[in-house]
Amino acid sequence: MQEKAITIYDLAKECGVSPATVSKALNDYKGVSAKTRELVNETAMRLNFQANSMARYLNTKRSYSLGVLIYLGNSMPALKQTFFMDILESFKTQFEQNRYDIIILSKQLKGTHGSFLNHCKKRKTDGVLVFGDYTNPSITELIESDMPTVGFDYAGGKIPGVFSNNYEVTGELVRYLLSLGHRRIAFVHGELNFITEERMRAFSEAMREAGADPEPLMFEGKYYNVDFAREVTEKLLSSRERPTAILYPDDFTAIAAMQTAQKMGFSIPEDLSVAGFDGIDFADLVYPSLTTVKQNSVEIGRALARCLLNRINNGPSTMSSVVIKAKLKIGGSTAKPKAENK
Amino acid sequence: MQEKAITIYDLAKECGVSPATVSKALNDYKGVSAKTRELVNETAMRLNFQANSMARYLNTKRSYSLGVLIYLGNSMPALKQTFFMDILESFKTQFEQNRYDIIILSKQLKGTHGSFLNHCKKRKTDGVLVFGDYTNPSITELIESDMPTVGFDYAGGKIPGVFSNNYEVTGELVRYLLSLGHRRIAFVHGELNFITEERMRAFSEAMREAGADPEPLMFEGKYYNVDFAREVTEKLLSSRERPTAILYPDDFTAIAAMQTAQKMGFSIPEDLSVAGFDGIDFADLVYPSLTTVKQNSVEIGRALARCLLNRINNGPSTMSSVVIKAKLKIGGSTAKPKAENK
DNA sequence: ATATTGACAGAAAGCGTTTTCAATAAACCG
DNA sequence: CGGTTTATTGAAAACGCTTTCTGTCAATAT
Repeated sequence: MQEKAITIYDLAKECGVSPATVSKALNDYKGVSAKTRELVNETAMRLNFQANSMARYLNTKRSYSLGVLIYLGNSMPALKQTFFMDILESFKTQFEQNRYDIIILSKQLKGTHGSFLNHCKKRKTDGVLVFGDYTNPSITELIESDMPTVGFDYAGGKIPGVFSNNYEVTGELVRYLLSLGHRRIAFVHGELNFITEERMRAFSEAMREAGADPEPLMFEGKYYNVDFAREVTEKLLSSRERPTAILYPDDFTAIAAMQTAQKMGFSIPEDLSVAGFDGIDFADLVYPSLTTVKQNSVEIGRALARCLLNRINNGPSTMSSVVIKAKLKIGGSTAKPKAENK
Repeated sequence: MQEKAITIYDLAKECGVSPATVSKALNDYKGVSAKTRELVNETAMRLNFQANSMARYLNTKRSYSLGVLIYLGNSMPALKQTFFMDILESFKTQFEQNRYDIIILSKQLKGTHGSFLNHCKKRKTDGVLVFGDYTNPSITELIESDMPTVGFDYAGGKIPGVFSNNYEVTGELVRYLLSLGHRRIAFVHGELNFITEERMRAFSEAMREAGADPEPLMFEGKYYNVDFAREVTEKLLSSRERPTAILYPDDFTAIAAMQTAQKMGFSIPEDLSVAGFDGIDFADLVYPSLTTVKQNSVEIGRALARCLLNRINNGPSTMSSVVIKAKLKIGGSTAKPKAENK
């Protein structure tokens, strides 16, 4: 069906040397004369030779492929996570030079469909990048295995993790809102984990410092869960002592919440200030543009790539976390609260 | 570094049979007794054996991996194309059962970084799914090769293509706007290709049928190019005879254009109706929600998967196009034009 | 009882590389 | 010039699987 690919043997015959020599020439090994090296490379170019990466793996034990694993539960389509995709884009770019390729590992986890770790083993990935729910058993298994792995927003210490300085920048966001005059600020946060807790702590402390009581204004939400965000928003805005500003766990939910509020007749930012986290492209496209904590997806992707490459090449010794600075990005969705609301 | 993986030889020893028998047992071949088959499978399970897909490829010439290629020019990050990701998600799900995996092939095409086809050859993909610019030489090369390939929005006849019934549904959209009372409807369309032309034709005909002159109201835009969309929008809204409704080539640009209009002081849909194409999730999250042509990404992904699988298994004989029905989805961004604008 | 079939098992070759090791030729040294 | 090092090459094994082909043995037919 497929044209027969040309092999190292074809090259050898064409050049009048042995396959061994061809291999050495192509891989820039020592022990092959400049003349033959050039001949081989030139012939390889001429015949458009593409080394069989599978056969190569068998010897080298390096597949030059990486798995990426996005898992937020079976109901959350992996590839729709635009923020993760932004990071992945940067991650991928880093690895392009090193001839690594990326395999999408994410899948529905129903039945005994095989664990993520087994999937990696089968595909012989050199390493894995994980986004998602670190409490999931299949992800835990992976993290605890000897498969080189890095995680975004992971801080469990078993693998290198990269995350933003959530504590600082969340504080910055809250203080900014306070400085505008907001006092009743609600925080709809995501599922509890290290990142969420950092943000909650920052929120609490900033509010307390300003003399406001944060406790009644924290609400458990779910990352990227639009329905949930809408529900909470409706409830909050219907309550008698409604907040003048609401933070959401991510831009996705924040944008949905804006719509909900607007549908209810509130205008943004006059009647309600809204802010999100992440800083996806869409935050800039909606009206009013969303105030958000812009995480530096490019740097995060780079850091993840660096950590993983290091882990692959140098073994598990260097197991650090990297913190990337996020930036408060003020859009049109936040403003001084109206006098009557104060 | 990595724990040594267990092989078919380990299984053979453990079971007291030959490697050949193990292979046969695991692959459900004839010629192995029920007893040994069971023993082997049970032992494989117990030792958590994962067959080396690389070694397997060497014999079978089936890598069970597919490439996905998203290329819209070097300035457009591949993984940010949310609509494509929606389709890819569905495509991927289809192939999950068949133990196929997906490799991200998209990359920057600078210098002699190797063509897409060579990349496929190196990775031994069984097939490729293409999104993007079919005029690109590297994509053309791929399409004309013997690599099994399918394309979304491709209609060149060299590979199977899947696309929506753009002509019909665009007509529907335009007629809907006409029925609301709009007469000055502008169409900012994407780069010229089969799909764009279908839409333009539908627009022209619907407008002409209604007695409107479509010619001066067609504007060349670029798919997914937000800056461009903003620029055109500003120009259109500043003109004396400004349109009461504008269509954009996709939801991304439509949403950005809404913001631009709103920033200029127009309210939507009162002063301007806006519509997009694709039907991404975000179209539903903005305010007002976007009227759009919702392409059925799930069905599109399925059709692409079916075509590709067919092409892989049965060779290039069956080279058809599949048309998937899109649906007009009316949101809050379109309404009757204000009387003064009529 | 013998001949014939069929089911099962294993030996061995092959897939396309890399890598080790031995062999050869060339260069160097005293 | 003999002996020793050095550069270059290729033969062959190895990687982990599949697949063909041969052999064995029991079951069936004659």
